[in-house]
Amino acid sequence: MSKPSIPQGTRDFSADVVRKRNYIFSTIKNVFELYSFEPLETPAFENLETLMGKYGEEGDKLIFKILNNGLDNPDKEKQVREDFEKILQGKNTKGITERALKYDLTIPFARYVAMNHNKLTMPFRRYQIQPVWRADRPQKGRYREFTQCDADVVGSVSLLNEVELANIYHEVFMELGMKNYELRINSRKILTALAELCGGADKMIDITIAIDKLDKIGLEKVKEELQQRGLNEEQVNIIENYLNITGSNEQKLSAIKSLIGSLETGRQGVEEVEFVFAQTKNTSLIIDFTLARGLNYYTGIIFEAKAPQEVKMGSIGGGGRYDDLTGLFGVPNIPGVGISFGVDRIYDVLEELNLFPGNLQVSTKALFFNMGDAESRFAFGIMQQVRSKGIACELYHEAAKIGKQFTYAEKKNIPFAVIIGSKEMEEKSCPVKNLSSSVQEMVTFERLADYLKNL
RNA sequence: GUAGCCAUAGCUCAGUUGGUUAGAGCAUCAGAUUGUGAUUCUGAGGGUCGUGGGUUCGAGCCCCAUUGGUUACCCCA
Repeated sequence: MSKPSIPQGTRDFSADVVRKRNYIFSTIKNVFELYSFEPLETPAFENLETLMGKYGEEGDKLIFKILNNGLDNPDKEKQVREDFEKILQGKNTKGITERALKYDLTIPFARYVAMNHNKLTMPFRRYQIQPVWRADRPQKGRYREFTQCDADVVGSVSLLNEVELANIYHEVFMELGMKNYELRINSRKILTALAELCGGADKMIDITIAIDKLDKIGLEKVKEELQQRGLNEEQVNIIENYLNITGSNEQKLSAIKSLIGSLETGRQGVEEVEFVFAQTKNTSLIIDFTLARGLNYYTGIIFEAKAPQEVKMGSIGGGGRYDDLTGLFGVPNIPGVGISFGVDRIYDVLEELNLFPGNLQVSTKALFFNMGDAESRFAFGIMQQVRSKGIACELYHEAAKIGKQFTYAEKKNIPFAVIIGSKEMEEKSCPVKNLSSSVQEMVTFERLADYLKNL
């Protein structure tokens, strides 16, 4: 038997990590609830066809597929072999795999809305906090199992939704103490207009993939990549002008108007960005026309939340508007907009910047020392009374040396020791010792619960 | 999918041009101290050097393969 292990890109979370993660979850959840979103949970796995083709070509490759059961059934051998041939040719077939782990929360949500749209009160605002899986090669800030926190509004075209979502980002990151986070915003329509301006609407994806890398590889390399992707010199020049738009948000807006304002799509896109920007002066929104985002279902405003620059984590959240996501599931004309928080990356950032509050690790308030058989039986009774008042405590499991019990309490971060031996049983009071200050006080059994509660 | 780096005690790591019985710190356990810990002192346990093969009189060290981890590319939270 080899050493036990867990699959690459997955993690066990020990108590202190779980507590820190829960702190992030509850911060996000509280803000979602405050903005009147309702919870939803969907299955860990979906029918493969629900997910395939929704995330672009690369995305499809990263979907974790689940092997069908019963493939070893001798009666089906011929069919299974034929189906496997299709797999070898890069095709999917229900004969081998028909279910897959979910890749994000947006598409399962769209599927849910498509199935239930006539029961839902529109606009429908839902939030969802669940793990997702990607068959990606793990590296810094990238896991194969990670948790997303999504909030989406469907059934409304109002840009007020975008404004609210931007505020949610701001509120969450402020509460987490991540003051220097960045929220970047753009509109897919502006990118579409740029492609039109270049005379190749079909080149939209090539253009966006290339310009999205601007801050990473620089202007020259972007131009090279554009040429490799088949754009001619004139087209590259147009894009260069576009990428050279810099300055304050206001300056960028006026520059983009003169460049693509003549096109209808461009004008719409600029208006959207301008509206959201005007309504979110309280947040630190950055207009960034190079922001593209990979998921190809976005049609309007797109968001990307980035970690403070000093941590080199990149994207810690993203989202945007999609006009017709449920159309993929046969229910057209339900527009929506949503955002996502990447908890695992946020965790890494908070850890690196030392932003977790210090009081997350205290759960058990007192350790009752075990001073012998009869003594511990008695102490157990006292402890139960204390517990019934809602105070978490623990009785040491055996009559060990007192020093050992102190060490145990210290390691488990238990702040107080309660010592009940034969003397205390007679006197009906016991010492309560503060382990960090070494200060100790005699407290009657009657007052014990209240005393601990007020510490 | 492509490429680089790494793998020695529970953890972090030393380990010389290939040379006898592979070390340290921390952690653990026991004792000094049987009702008051964190400092100190003493002692103990703990290793198939990731795995398999090869070169050599001799391999933790060199070579090949393999597995796992990690970082980067692609893509993404």
